[in-house]
Amino acid sequence: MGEDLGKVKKQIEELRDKIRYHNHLYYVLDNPEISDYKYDNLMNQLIDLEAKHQELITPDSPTRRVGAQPIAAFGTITHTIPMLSLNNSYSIEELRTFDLRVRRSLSLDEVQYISELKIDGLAVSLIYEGGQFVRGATRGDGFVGEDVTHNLRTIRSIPLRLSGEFSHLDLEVRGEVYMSLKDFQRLNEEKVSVGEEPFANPRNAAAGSLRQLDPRITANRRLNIFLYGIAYVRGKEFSTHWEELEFLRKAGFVVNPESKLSSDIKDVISFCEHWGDMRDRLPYEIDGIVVKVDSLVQQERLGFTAKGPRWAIAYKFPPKQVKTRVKDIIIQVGRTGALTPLALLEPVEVAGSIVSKATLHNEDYIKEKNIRIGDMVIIQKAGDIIPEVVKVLKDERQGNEDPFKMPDICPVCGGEVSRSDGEATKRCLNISCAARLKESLIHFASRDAMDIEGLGPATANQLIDAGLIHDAGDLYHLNEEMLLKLERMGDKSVENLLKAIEESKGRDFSRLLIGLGIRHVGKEGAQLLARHFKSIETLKSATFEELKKIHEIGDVIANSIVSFFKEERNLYLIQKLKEVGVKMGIEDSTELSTKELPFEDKVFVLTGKLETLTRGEAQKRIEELGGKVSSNVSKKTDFVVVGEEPGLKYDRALELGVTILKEPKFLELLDKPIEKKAVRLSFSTLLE
DNA sequence: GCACCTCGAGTTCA
DNA sequence: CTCGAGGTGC
Repeated sequence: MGEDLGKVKKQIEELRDKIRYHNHLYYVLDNPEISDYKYDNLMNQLIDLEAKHQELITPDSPTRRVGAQPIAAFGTITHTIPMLSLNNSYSIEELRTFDLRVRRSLSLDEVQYISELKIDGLAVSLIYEGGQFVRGATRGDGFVGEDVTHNLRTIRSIPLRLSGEFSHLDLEVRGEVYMSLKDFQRLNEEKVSVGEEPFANPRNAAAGSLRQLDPRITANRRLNIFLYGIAYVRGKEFSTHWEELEFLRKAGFVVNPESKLSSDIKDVISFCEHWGDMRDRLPYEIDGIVVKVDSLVQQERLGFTAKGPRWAIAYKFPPKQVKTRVKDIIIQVGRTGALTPLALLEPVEVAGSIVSKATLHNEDYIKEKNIRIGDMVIIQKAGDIIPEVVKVLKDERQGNEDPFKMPDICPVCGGEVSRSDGEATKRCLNISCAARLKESLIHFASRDAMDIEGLGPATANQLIDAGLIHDAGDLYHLNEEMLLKLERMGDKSVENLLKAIEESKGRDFSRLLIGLGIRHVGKEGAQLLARHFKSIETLKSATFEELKKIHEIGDVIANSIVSFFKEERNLYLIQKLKEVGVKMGIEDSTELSTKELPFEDKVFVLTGKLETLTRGEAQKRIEELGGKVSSNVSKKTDFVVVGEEPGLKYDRALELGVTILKEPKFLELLDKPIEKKAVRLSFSTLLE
């Protein structure tokens, strides 16, 4: 009996190896001779055997790719190293500027670049522990993504287990999940044949497939992946990006074969131009070229900005352009009173979606492009998302097109409109303008502000039109009876909305500040103010001079804050909010969200005298940012901050190889929110 | 006074 | 995502 089992085990192992080899040929070597039929055949044999001998099923068996049950919802995964996005460039000229900046910063005449095709899919991160694929996540906002492990397992080009010398490794790699044009067409034909809406483009199809709760659906969608980067490989060091790509290939991942190493920007540019012409011949869609500095040492020296690495840039191909007609131009009034002209267009399809509107920004923009109502225009999607009018086809004018004139009064309230010096926008000055109130309310409830779920533009409109509320303060006096009268408001939505409103009372102080809508005070500014003033009372009584003392706050912002608190209407609103129990200050130290805690769980030791801060202040700042200060250097210490005349702790830090921060660098980390993300990055790398 | 970098505000569609 | 404007540092 035992012998039989051994035999079956061997048989199963053989089948698994054959299937893996098949996958390798199909995906890695892209061999067209490989048939799906043979794959299915092998898989079926394996499934049968495993069904009979369930004790022999291992987590890396190819059958496990499809075995998972549907899940109820996606979990989230915090990336150990953030998945930052890249700066974009839309012209060859910008590539040259990029090159100049890189070489100037490095003080080098020559820099090696790697150019890679930019696959139009969605970025994911794959985590392996002990050579096993254990978790995978989408990019999300770069810091926290969705756990899509169950769906990634169905992608046959993702090895469930690394083989040979890699079989024990812990690593995290980054790649782009995409759907080939062939599979995209096949999928859409299928969808249409069963009466469903087809996907607009392969990227949407890939994204939609990866976000399926049921992995069996994903498995049928034939997703694919190219790996292009390494977050870390425990115990391994690389010196160039090219080496990283080589490693990925050897470890069994699929790396795009078209990457190219160049020793000057001219070569990079011709690579971009070449693929700009040839992109249609590829079996998958690309939307540009990613250019990276090859040397990792140089990458580190260049560092990051808030937007992304300074050592890489994405060259985007010119977007698809489409012709349509401007049916009309209307005016929208924003919460700050800004009058924004909006072109209503004859609906057309552009890059996978139907476009019927495009912003015209302001009157100068219209004048400069000479846009008239009735004109035929060329439109495109900037960054593949936001429609914009590129130019007017003047040759096609019939003579009956109307020039557009910005109104001299507010189209909503009829109030006075003005355009102050140097400003591009005209604004309605009436602080009680219905449009402004409405927009302010929407802003108050929005995600970055008080985050009241269920209170979007539509509901806000209903509430105001029904006369139920006049400002944000009234929200907190709504009750069931009032809401049930509204259209499309059932028991459930009323209950949810009231609950959401109630919950918003306890939102962080900074969110309230965003919600109030003080001009020039957004997310960052509000957090800055909340940290400095701690309560609405202290902020209200702050003088222009006090405000200006704060780093990042200049004349304009200080002025705007002071005048906000002089306005009767605003004081009244604050009063009302306070009365109903909305939180008006920082009450405890938990207010800083994880995003602002770049020093979380990091242990600092201070030694020597600092020039700009006292010990106490430095300690306070570190703790505010989530770090701990300890008095002795040990293996657990992450950073030693060194001032003038450092003591023995400095020697001990050198001994233990703890990272040493001199004062200027330390201050930079404390002060510059931008650098914080980069700090997180180096933390994680240091942990390895 | 200029160059550079951030942030705020407005925006579209599925 | 982009534009414009604010703030800072050279």
